[in-house]
Amino acid sequence: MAVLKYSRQRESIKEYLNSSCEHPTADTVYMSVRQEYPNISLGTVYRNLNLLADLGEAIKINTPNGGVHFDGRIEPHYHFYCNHCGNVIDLNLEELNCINEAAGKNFEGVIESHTMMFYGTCKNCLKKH
Amino acid sequence: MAVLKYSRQRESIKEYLNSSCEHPTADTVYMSVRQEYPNISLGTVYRNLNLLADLGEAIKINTPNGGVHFDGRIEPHYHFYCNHCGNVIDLNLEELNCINEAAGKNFEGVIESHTMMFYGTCKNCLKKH
DNA sequence: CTTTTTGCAAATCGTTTGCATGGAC
DNA sequence: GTCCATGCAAACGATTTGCAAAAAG
Repeated sequence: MAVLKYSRQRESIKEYLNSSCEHPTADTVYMSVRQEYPNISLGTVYRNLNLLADLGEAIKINTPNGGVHFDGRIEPHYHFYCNHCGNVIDLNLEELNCINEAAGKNFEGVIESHTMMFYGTCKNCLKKH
Repeated sequence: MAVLKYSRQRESIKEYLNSSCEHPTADTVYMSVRQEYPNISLGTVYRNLNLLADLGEAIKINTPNGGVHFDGRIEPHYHFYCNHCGNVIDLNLEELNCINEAAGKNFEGVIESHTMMFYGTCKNCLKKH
């Protein structure tokens, strides 16, 4: 890969990702960063989000409806997906590495990591019933 | 939802999904069912796979590269995704429902289920190194 | 005869890419 | 001056949809 050069757009994307506790989609990031850089293009947002994910400075989260969310919090943690509103919420469960070992017992391959996604109804959607 | 009518195409898709131990993509299903019904269209395959998933007779699996795989095995189980070849493999780990409870402890919402995806190198890809 | 399903093709949606221009170094 | 990043618009691939014809009930 080529040598990385500074760009204000990338910096702004990074900053938004780190400051926000949401798990924005590319489009949400676009909307937000556009307030600071009105000319930024969606392509640039995608390029940078993917770059950050490749560098390990962000995480891609696939949701069951096919949408992709991004997370600036890179230390391993789990997510909750609300079946009603589609939001992604952090779950404060310490990583259960023992799960990798348990899963690998009868498995002829190498397990390096795992992700877990929980489903249900979030706090807000509970109220609306 | 309207009343369901029989269709040979849907039956064939179901049968393929249940007999195969792969986790095919819509396109793989299409390729296979086309041998029996050469005129079947990809749209019909998608319609039926989604219908089966809605009825709970199949499961949709999202992989990190954005691809969607289908699984005819509906009893809860976990999956392994090979980072090298992209195949999805079943993991014979009994479902850890205690995980749902553990995760729900400090969480103000309702957790109904969870999925887990393991990542690493599969048996076949291990050989090729 | 009515309702569902199909095949086909066009439409859609999120994402990626090619290219000329602008900015970093 | 060189190389990387951007904005824009076009291209892309997977999936969905509208519609008229075929099949099921």
